[in-house]
Amino acid sequence: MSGSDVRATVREVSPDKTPRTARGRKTQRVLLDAAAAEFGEKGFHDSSIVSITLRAGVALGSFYTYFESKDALFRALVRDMSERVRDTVAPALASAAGDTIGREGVALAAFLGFAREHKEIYRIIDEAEFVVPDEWRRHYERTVQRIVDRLREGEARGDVSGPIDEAHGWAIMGMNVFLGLRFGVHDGARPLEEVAGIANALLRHGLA
Amino acid sequence: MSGSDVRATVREVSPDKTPRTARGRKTQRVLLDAAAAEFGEKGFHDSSIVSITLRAGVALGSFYTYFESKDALFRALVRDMSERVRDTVAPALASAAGDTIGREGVALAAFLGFAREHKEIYRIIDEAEFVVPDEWRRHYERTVQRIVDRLREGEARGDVSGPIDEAHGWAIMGMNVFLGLRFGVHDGARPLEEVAGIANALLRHGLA
DNA sequence: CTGAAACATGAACCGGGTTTCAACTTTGAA
DNA sequence: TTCAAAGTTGAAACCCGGTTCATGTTTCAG
Repeated sequence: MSGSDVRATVREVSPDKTPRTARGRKTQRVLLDAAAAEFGEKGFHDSSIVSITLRAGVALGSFYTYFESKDALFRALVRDMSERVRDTVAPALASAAGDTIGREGVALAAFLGFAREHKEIYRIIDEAEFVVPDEWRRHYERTVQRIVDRLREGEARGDVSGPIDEAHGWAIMGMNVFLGLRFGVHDGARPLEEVAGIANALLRHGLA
Repeated sequence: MSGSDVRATVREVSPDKTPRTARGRKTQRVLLDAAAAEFGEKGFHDSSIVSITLRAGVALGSFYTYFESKDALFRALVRDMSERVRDTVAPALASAAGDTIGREGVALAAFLGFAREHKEIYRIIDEAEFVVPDEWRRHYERTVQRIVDRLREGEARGDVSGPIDEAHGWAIMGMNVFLGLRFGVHDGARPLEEVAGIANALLRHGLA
């Protein structure tokens, strides 16, 4: 992170795969995009490096210039996707008015839209549970943390009746994830505002 | 289902793998149990027929006397697990007092306990999303249906404020699934009643 | 312009796993 | 008791895909 000293030291241990040329960066990018498409379509197991390099229009051997292994590639992809989800929800949330719970509905709507538009990304993150569990956990723990932070903020503001627990975060995230799967990925037709509205009403008043 | 005529007809098309002897039924059972353990430990991809037959103490070739393929075995297993979950929650629900929402909390508690006790089963169903999607879907659609039915019953009784939508079912199931993953499978220490209580309060009154 | 480092290539290595098969043993109905 | 069907066996056919490597090409700093 700081200087060339560190990088050099690391390189001695195991050769760094970071591209050093414009050409290299381009090839790596092409491979990542091809991989996203391949994994999204076929899943981890049925995807192959051969097929990915074919899609990318790159020689098989070149893959190993930029990635340690198939697993390492998948890990990099999950990280990338996780950031993309976050970067889609965050701006929607930033420009949203309303109270804490209403804003949570905005976040859900943004997520549902994202799921509908990027079904492949959704699938990649799910499969990470088995392929790269630590990366999967990292993704969901951060998501939960963000939800809990927002709710606690609302609690301080008097919007939300506390005390807010970690379990609230997991419950709400689980809700969102399964709604995204059902009405974002599988269904694709039902108005997302409708779904988000139902979930938000549940979150606000409960069912009693 | 009715007679030997039908079975014979089917057999002509593709040989039936159903055991016809006591010995055969026993061998198939042993294979299924070994498979459950293996898939639970290693996941679908890292599990192998060789290893499963080794665990079962059965020759490799015998596997194909009872199962079409590795996929077919996994499918049979998912079906089995799905039924086990249902058969754990149902009796708890049957003997529970309280209003509709309170009973939903009982169902969640039962499910959390099940998840904590059978981590391997939990994993098998999750991975089915990618290995045997239709079986996975069947499992979750039935689970949602049961939730929705219960809520609609409560609605008719005046326990629950309607109208109840399919989305409610998916939201609640998502909640339950992720709470099971976090506090059943991953955590293992936190009192499950506490978690179920938090979720149930959320379900009853919301967060406003 | 030059040469060392970065990059590209794809055949071949390699281990692994699923599935088949022909020979053999056990079962159970007649 | 008998024998056809059911079940058992494990070696080997078969296939596949991740990874390596020696060789050739391109880049870019000096």
